[in-house]
Amino acid sequence: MATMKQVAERAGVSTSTVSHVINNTRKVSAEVRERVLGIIAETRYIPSAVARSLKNDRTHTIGMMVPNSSNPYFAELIQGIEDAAFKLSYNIILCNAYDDPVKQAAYLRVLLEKRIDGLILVASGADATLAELLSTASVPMVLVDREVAGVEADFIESNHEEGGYLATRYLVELGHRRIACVSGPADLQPSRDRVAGYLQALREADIAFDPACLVHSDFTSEGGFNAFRQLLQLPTPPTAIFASNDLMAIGGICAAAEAKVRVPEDLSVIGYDDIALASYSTPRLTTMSQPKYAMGELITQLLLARIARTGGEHLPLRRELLHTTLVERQSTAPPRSH
Amino acid sequence: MATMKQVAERAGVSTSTVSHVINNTRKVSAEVRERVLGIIAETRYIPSAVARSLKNDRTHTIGMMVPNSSNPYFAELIQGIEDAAFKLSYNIILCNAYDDPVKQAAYLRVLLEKRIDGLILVASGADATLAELLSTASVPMVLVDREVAGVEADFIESNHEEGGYLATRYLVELGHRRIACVSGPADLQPSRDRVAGYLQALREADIAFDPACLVHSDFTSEGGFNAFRQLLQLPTPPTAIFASNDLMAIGGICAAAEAKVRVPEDLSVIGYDDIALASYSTPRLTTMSQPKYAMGELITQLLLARIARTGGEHLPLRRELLHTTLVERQSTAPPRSH
DNA sequence: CTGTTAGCGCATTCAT
DNA sequence: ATGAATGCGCTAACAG
Repeated sequence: MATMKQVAERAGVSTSTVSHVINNTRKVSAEVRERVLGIIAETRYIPSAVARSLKNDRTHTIGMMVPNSSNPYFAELIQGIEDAAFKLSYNIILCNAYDDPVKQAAYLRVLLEKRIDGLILVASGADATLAELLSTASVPMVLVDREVAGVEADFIESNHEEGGYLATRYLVELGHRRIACVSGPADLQPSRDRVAGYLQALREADIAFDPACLVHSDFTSEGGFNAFRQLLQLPTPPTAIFASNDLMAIGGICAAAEAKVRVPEDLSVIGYDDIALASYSTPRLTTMSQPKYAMGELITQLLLARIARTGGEHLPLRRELLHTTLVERQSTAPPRSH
Repeated sequence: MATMKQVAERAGVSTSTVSHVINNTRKVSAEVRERVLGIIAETRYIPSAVARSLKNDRTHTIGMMVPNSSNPYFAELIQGIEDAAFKLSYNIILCNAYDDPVKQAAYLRVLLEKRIDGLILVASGADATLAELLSTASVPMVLVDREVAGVEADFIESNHEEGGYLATRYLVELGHRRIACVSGPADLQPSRDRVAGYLQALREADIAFDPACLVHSDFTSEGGFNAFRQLLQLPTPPTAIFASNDLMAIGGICAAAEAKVRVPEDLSVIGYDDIALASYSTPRLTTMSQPKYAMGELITQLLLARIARTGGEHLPLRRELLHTTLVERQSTAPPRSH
C-alpha cells in the first residue's frame, strides 16, 4: 500500500502539499494538483484513516451496543442509525451484549481502546461497574431505552407508558373488559412503563386489575407463545391481550391458533414496536408503532452534536420522549359478545 | 485521557517498560510491574488501539457489507459473524449498501481508509468498478452468497439449488402437482439457483413447468404478498408454493388469508432461510433452513485464516457450499384432493 | 504557492 | 531487567 510520502516523492513535492490537495485545505497550483492527483490514481494510494486519527484525535467511528441485533426492533433501529451516521461520514461498530454485563464491559473496553468518537448504548444490566466504567470514560454518549444509574448522558426513548396506555385504551374502546398483558422482563424500565400505562387505562375504564392477567415474559416469540398459552388456559380467559412487543404478539397469535382461538374474532391482540413483519403477519398485526427511523436520526444527531462540542462548553443534558402511534390492522376487533 | 508516556513518568520507568507490562511481552520485575499497574489503574489509562494499529498495521477490525441488515436472514448472519469475531478479538463495522453499487463503493473506500483487516462482502450489484476496486484493494476478503465477476476470493453460500430442489421435491412427495415458485430478483445468482432446483424437481416428477407459475419478486414480505396474490388469481391456482425466502412466504400467507385461502389446507407454503420468526408465524412455517450460525462461524474462520497469512504464502481459494435442511412445520400438507 | 519539521501514542530494536 | 531512540502515516504550525 502506497504512503503519502511515496506519492510526494514521485510527484516531486512535499508530503505537506500532497496532504493539502487531498484535503483541499490550502491553495495548490492547478499544475501541481493535477500531477499529485495523477500519481495518487496511478499508485492507487488510499490515505490511512488510522494515521489521520492518531493525529486528529477523531476516528469518525461510533460504537453501538445493543442486547441483540437480531431482534427486529433493534435491527431496524440500528439501520436507522447506521444510515444517518453514513450521511455524516461516521461508521458504526456493532456490539451484541446479549444482556451480559460482563460481555458488555469487555466490549466497552475495546471500544474505548479503539477511541470511538461516541457511544450509543442500550444497556444490558446496570451494575455499578458499568456506571464506573462509563463515567471515567467520558466519551460522548447517548443512552437509548434504558437509563444507567449514576451516568449522566442524553437519553432517548419512546413514551412507553403512553404507548401502553394507548394500546390498552384502544382495546377498552373496542369493548373489551377482560384484557391481559404480556409484559417484557420485569427488571427493564420500558417493560414496567408499558405495564403502568396498561394499568392506568384499566383504572380509567373502571376495570379491576386481575393479577392473573399480567404475565411477564422475555420479548421473544417463544416467550410470547408460552405466555399466551398460559393466559388462554385461565378459567376466564381474556378477550384481548396487549403484548409488550411484536415478537411476543406474533408468537402469541401462533399459540392462539394452536388452541383454536381465532384472532381477532375470539381474541384481540395488539403488539408494540411495529416491526416490518407486523404488516404481513397473519393476521396483520395491530400495534403501537415506535418511530424507529426518527429515533435513529435523532440519536445520531444528538450524539454528533455532543461530539462536536467535545472539550467545549457543556451542552445541556437532553431527554427525549418520542410519541408512539397506534397502527390499526387486523388483529383487533370488538369482543364476540358485542 | 492519559498516555503511556504519562504513566511511565509517574511510575518512574520508561515507556518501553510500561508497554511490556501491558502486553506481557518481556520480563519485568514484580515490583516494577505492580507499580506500573497501580499507576495505570490510578490514571485510568486506556491504551490507544489507534496508535497501536499504526505501528502494527493491524486494526483488529473487519468490514461487513450487506444489502440490508434489517432483513432477518442477514441480521442473523451478522450476529453469527459478530459473535465469532468477538471471540477472536475482532470488531465489526457494519455497512448497509441497500443494493446500491454507488453507496457500496463509497463504503468500501472508507473501510479501506480505515484499514480494516478483512472484508466480508455480500455484494450489491457487481459492476466492473467493484471488481476493479476490490482487486486493487488486496484486502483479505470472503464473499458470501454473491460472487463478483473478476474477483478471486473465498466464497461461501448454502447450496441454493439443492435447497430449491429439496423444497420442491418435498411438495411433490406430499402429492402436489401444481406447484408455483416465488423467486427472488432474477439478477441474483442465489435466486436463479433456487429456481433451477425447483425446475429440476419438477422435471424429475414429470410435471410440466408452467411459466405462469414462476413469478419473480424482491425478497420482501410485501413482494411476497403481491406475488402470492397474483398466483392465487390464476385460472388454475397452485396448490403449493415454494417461496424463495421466509419473508416472502410470510407475506404470501398473509395474502392467502385475505383471499380466504387456507394454509395448509388449500395451499401449502414452504419458505427458505428459517429465520427465527418462522417457528412462530401462523401457521408455523415449513422452510429450508440455512445454517446461518455455522456460516457465520465458517466465514469468520476463513477470513481470519487469510488475514493471518497476509504477505505469506497464498492460501488456496476456498469455495464452501453448505447444506440446507428441511424443517417441517405447519404450512405444508397434502393437497385437498388427496 | 510550497517545503520543513514536529509530534500524535505506541511497539520494538538495540544498548546497557 | 530496563531504557533510549526510531518510525508507523499523517496534519499543521511555521517559515520562506
